[in-house]
Amino acid sequence: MPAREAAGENSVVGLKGMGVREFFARRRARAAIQACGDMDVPMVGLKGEELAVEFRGGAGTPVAGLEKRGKSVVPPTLSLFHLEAWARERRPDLLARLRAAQRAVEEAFLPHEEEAAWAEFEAAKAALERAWREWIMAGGGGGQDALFPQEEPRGEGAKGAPEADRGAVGGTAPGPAPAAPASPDPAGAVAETPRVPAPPPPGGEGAAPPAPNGDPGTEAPMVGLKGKESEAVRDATEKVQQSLFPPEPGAAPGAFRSPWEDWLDAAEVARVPDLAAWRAALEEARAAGACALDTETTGLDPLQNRVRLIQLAVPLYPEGKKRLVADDWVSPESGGGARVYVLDLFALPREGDRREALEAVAGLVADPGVLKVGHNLKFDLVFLRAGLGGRRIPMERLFDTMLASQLVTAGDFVPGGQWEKWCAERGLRPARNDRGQELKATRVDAHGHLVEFEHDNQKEIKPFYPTHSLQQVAHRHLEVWLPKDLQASDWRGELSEGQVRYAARDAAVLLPLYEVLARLLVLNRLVEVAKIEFACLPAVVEIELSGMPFDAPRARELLAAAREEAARHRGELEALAAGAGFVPRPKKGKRIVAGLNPDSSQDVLDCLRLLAEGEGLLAGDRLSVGGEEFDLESRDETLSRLASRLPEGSPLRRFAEALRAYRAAKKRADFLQKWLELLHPATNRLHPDLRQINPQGVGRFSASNPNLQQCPRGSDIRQLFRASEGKKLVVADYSAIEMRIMAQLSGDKTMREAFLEDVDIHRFTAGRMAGKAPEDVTKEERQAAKAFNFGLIYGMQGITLQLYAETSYNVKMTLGEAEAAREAFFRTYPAVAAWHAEQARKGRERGFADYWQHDFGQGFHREKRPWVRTLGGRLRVWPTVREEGREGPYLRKAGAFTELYNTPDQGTGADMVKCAMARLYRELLKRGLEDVKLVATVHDELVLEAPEELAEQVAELLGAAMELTASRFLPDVPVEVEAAACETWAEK
DNA sequence: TCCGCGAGCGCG
DNA sequence: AAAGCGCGCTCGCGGA
Repeated sequence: MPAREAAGENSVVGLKGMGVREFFARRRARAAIQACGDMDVPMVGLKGEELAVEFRGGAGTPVAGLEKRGKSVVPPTLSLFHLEAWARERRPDLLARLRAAQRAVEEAFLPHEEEAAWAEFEAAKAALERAWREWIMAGGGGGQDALFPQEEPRGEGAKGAPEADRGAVGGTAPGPAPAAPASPDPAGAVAETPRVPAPPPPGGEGAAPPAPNGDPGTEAPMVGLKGKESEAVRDATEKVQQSLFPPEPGAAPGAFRSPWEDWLDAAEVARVPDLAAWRAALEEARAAGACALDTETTGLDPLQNRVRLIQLAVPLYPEGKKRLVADDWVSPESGGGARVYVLDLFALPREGDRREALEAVAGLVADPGVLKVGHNLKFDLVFLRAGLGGRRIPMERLFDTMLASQLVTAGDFVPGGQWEKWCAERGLRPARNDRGQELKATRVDAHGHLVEFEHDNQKEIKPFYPTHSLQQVAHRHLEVWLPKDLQASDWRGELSEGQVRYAARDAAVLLPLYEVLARLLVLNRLVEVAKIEFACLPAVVEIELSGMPFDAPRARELLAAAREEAARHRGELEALAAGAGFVPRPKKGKRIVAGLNPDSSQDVLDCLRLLAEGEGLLAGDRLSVGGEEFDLESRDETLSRLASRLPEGSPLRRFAEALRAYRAAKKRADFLQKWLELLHPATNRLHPDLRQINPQGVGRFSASNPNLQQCPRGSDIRQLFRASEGKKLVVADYSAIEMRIMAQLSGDKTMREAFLEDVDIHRFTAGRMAGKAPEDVTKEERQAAKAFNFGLIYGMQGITLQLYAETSYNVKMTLGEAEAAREAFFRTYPAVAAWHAEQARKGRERGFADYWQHDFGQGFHREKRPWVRTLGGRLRVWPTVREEGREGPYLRKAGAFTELYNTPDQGTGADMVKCAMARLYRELLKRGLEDVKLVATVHDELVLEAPEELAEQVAELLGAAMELTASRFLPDVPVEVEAAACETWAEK
């Protein structure tokens, strides 16, 4: 029986005044918590100097591995060490199994994909834990031996609870042992055939609410201990601590210092004097099987700056081990370390040597026999490739700790509404900038270190996402602090000792980080998708380095025209406003301006109101035109509908139309201006930054500076992207890919057959819904169906559908018609409805699954979370929110339910494109097509630039790469790729 | 002057 | 019960 269902008040553990041993306290608490595999993971938090652990279930609840002490409970450790000690005499069989598994894991660890070894290790450990618990239950050893094996000093403090209390420990119900790496849906991994779980009948959705998570009466806020109770607990626990972890001599009391700081300080740093020594270092890395790479460059632009320093960290494993992180997964394994070779390219005597040194690095990067760990490897690889004259180089066995970190956080965030509380519980105080202003998304922890978040203020839920700079990731998992001031320092001139030290630390820290993140990938079943991400790095490097060809002179002409047009419409708007007697409201702290500013929504709304009033259309704070009501807002779709319902000469209509035209021209001008600003002086091309994984964890790329993914369609603007002299753009995209993916995800027979028969899916849908043959479908019906296809598969409702059909496809319908059409859609594709129901289940408590996290305080720990996966195995989880339901409070996912429908589909599309990019890169490399370059990726589209004479051949190659990749993800649905060789991007 | 917020809009 | 999703960029506005 889950402990939380037991009645009683909560048990609270406080370990106060741990000072320098704080992390040990956390570690012990975590070990105890993990021992309670049958409980819901309790909350552990740090409040100032106090460690507070709250267990749902109450003081009367027997909890394995916990001793009762007075009113509170002290968690003794149940570490692997203790388990092993216990098993030595009592269960040598299980111990042998564990040891064997451990060996297998250690040997298999470097090729990070060895999941099987991990599974066996977890299973062996679970078996041991189970046996231990049974033994405890049977009253074995009175509990004491199990907790403090012979090897440990058994001071008085370690004696633990009086005899009478020990029953609480022994009385634990065994419960199911913690399963071997439990994690969401193992079927999601690519290695296995993607399987969609059999969906429940559509009617099942929303039927019975999930069982409430525990008795609401037992819910208590996280508390630290105060007063007498805390004194008693502290004394007792101090003693336990002393006996288990005697203080190191010279440790400053009260000051916290992560053991990894010492580990980093102890890393050997070797300056590399010459090319021969560098080659020897690379050989050492090869022999180790894994290494970490980092570079410092003279600037941030690979096309204008150069690599200055290369740091190569080689692991020094402890005798007989293949790991640097200890079995508790937070502290360093004793006897382990790192050697960091620092090569200063500028110090090499000859220019030829620099080149040779880079070539040697390229050799390492190409070597599939050694794993290369880096943080944001894109940066280093772009410089490496540029440093080698832009030559395409093979890149194998990469492990990017930034991408790994982004993958394992998988869309997790803190909802804006819980932000302050969440921070307070963790002792995160607001940070201020140098002007004393409070920063919203940066906080300061107890040690004065900055914890940075990414805040998205555009979303309804105002999420705060974790960030993934090396500094943040190292702080999160190892609690080391890597100062940033040297990162931005000048790496061009004479280097200080501090700079070299800093550079070396950055590389060394990657080695333990890799181990922790690799395990997180394994536990969360993210290894396959991580392989996709790492494999597509070289293609990303290629895109950033190649850039898009851009016709700047023509762009300047268009910009002038767009500005002129915007000015014209602006004049018209100002005249209309003045004619209606519009006077702008004064803005605080701003100079008073006479006329209307069409960029100010305040001005625009005021003016709309005034004009409507003049025409007698104002009804309260809304507009009423021909019996139809409009919110007073100025979105384009509103203006469009408004204009279409007003008479030709109406000033309001003229204003709406002029505003729409002004905004369109302004937007074009903005794009053109931005692009011209960002045109690269060295290449005369546009080189956007690609972000491979975004905070929501869907998996699509995003681009910035500039974002060419939002380049306008259907105008002359795309024509500006014209292949350079003698070349062509080869453009290929997947057609209707999200519908095809939905057919695979849902397994809908009708939808699948439609694709098998290669019909026009929009026409087909329209025919099915109207009960007609596809050839009888009218143009309007097909247009409407197009709107349905893209909206309904993601959960769009009738009301939105009605609006969307009109504004996007110019199809007018009543709400009733829209709703009827929606129902007809799901009757046509019933499996899609069923799949929706299945996805929705995952947003409710009964559909939650284990999600593993890691930080220095708690080590590995898991929570039940709402989740979905793509067909590539990519995971997205959500935070939970407690919501009042009709039958009591229960947990559900934060944010919109429709995300559950969209993510597997959109994310699978991303998996496919990334795979195709990786595959294409290898193919181009293999064929030696050096003049063919990947230049853009836009969600379902890839763009290459190729010499004219090769264009047709390349189009075929590209199409094949994309199709082959897609068939791996969508075994049951055919995929169509349209590939063409064009002069400009506009021709597609 | 900087920061945060909100509206609005380009793409898939 | 209610519900398209995912991005980046620009501008105005108010507060410190």
